[in-house]
Amino acid sequence: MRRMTARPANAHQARLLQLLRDGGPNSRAQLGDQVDLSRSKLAVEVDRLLETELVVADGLAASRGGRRSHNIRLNPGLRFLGVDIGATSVDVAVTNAELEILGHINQPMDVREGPVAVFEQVLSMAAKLRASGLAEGFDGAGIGVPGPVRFPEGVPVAPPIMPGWDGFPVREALSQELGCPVMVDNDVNLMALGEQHAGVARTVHDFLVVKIGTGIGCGIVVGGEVYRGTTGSAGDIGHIQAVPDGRQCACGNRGCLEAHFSGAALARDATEAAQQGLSAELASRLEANGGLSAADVAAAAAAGDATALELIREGGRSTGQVIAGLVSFFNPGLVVIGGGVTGLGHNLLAAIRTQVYRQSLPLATGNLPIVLGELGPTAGVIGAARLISDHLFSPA
Amino acid sequence: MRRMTARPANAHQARLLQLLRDGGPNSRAQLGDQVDLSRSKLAVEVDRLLETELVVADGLAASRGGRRSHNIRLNPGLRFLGVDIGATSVDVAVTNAELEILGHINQPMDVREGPVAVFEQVLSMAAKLRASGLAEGFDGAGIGVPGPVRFPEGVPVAPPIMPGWDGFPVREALSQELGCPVMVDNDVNLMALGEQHAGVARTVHDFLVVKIGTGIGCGIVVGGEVYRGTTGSAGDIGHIQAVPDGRQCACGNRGCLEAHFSGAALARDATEAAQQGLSAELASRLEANGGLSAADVAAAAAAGDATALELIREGGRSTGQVIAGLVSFFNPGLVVIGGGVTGLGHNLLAAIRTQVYRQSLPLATGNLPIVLGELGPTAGVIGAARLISDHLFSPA
DNA sequence: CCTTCTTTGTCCACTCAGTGGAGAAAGTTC
DNA sequence: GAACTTTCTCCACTGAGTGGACAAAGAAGG
Repeated sequence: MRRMTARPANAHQARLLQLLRDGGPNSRAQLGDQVDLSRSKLAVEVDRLLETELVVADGLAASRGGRRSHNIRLNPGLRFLGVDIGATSVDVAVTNAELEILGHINQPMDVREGPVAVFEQVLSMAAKLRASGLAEGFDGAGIGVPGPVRFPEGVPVAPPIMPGWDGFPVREALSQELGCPVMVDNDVNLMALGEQHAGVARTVHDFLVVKIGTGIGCGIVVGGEVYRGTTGSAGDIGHIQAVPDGRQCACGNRGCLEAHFSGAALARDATEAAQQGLSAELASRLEANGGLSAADVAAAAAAGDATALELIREGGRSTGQVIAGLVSFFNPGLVVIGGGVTGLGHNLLAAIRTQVYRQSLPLATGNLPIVLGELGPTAGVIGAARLISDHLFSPA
Repeated sequence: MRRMTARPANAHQARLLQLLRDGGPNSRAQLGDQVDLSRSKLAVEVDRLLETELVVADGLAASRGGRRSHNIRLNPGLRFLGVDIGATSVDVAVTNAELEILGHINQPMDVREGPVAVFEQVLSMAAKLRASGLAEGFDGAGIGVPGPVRFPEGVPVAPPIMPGWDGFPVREALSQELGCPVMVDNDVNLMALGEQHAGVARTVHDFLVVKIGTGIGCGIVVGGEVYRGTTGSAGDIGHIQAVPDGRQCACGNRGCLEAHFSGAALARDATEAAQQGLSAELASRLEANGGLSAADVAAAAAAGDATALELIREGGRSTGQVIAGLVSFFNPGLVVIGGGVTGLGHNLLAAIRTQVYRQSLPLATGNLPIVLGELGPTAGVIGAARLISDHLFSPA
């Protein structure tokens, strides 16, 4: 299939495309209800969109009584590629223009192997998805990387956990390889976009998404838009001090949140506890697998292991401590907890909630939900697709 | 003089008014350079503004070679009232439409006396300014109060240091008394607006203003707009934990920033030190005045008193500790320190800077100026005038 | 001093987005 | 089958905005 290159010619068309993306197929009349344009003008703009083949006619709409109306929908052949590069694995997914996931692959991988090796793998995963008949090509791609990004250029800047990526022209390189427009962002920001598009944050305008994976990061949404900060490092909360004079952190300081609680820190603490004979449960898992991960701790806690539970609670306390500060400062309408450690589930959530509700003032916490993300591992790729679709569905 | 009631009829007129406010008198041609409208259209809109008397013709403009052109300026009879209600004093000022301060009064006062008593005083101060011939009436007023505000309604919500104000319809009451439109906001937000309009933050889009007065608060500006949070309590950083298991705070927790450093805390610590005989300098001042304030500590430090210096340094460390967290999270392009304690000057600033630069990551601090506010006690009233002018100079 | 060039302001015909009413087509309801 | 609704199309009309022509009023240069 020939790839779409058209872009909406004006704000009306952009608005219509976004409505069709978020609300699915609609009749002209239904679109008119949402868009505050005269029927005549609407018809003109829809006709122009039909000419560009960005949207197509699609059978009859459900009758609301009266003359039957034809549905309009985004071209069902449009395909977006969502890529979520984590510290230790990659997610690649194909979506249609309505951002529904048509296919999704996850593979372990180490970002530290550098951009060239990683992109080779990403491209082969994309090729696999294409080969399985889900897409003949891509109309756009969104990429998430685990570090700060200079957003307009799509270039990672000084990423601590991914040396070798600093300044690598991710956007340009991938755009060339894939032959389609590409947008690059921090993985946490994409998770926020994902939860906003299809998850728990659909109705909230100002919220935070705290992602606890190998590291810890925070996505900030202000007025419905992702806030990235002056140099693209906004939300970098892993190195906020959670425990004064606490553990030595790789960044050179002591007591950073990330040093006390994250996938990596949790695994290390669990291993230590097992070796010290504090937990038979953890020790047996350590012996069985030759190592421990956050998932092992979750399983041990679920089995009632007191040490594992205490590790989770302690981590929740540290995290809650930091989040409490952010809540006082930012006064969000919602806090979403996500990332690899969501397997720790409600034990973690309860510890965080306790700490936040205790430490922040009632005006900020009064009506503040703190919840787990709804989308799990798909949040990132959905957010990536959303990122590129926002770009393509806006006036050129 | 008859008060102006007109509002710009469209976005073009609003834009023109804002240009004239921020750039002073301008010829039609100069306006045309900034506004991307055809000369014809511009002339039409300017003529309409002249009809409303919001702007007036004002002599000849400086020649740029060619036919001489007439200047356009905002009506010089327009007057805004800026009111900044602090915990222990009130500032009231009159400005013209270009937000230049024409008269400014400061009076001590205790907010805890409640809204009725305070407004009586504010109104009498406004009357005094009017009587001195600076204004015959006001075209709009901006009010800052030291606590969270539900912004759209202009009503304080659950303000900790001003009991009796909760839910008081400040905006409506003052609008009735003054007979002009009124907008209400948190005093720290107004300080941020002031520094943005006429101070150090003129060219920055994302920045923080930390006001250290009787309490501690933070103004947040995102993309040039003040961010107020979901319930209007954004920036309420006084109760973020700065010292674990630290001092008991009035809010019920321990170690809040405000309990360790603020005008009130500093005065208390200084008194304690004087009584314990740690500082002859402070002790003599205590005896002379019967009490100590932040200004006394500043003076003692300037005189070389080691105890006073250490108090300031210690406070700067606590504050810097919290600001470091905010910088990591928010990645601002500028941090402004202001409020009553700016008298502490560079000793304080140095302590804050040291702490922030040490604790936050290089990407966030790399090019981050941390500076004192430029406007001092006028920042609040200028911000107040700016608030109401933004409201009045936008399409109705 | 006069010519030439530039800047500024005014006028006017023209374009184009957008409106809203009339009417046709195609349903539902009773 | 009559009456009412909903949807879609057509079309004359409005009004914002453009850009070119022209006039007015200065500066620069010989």
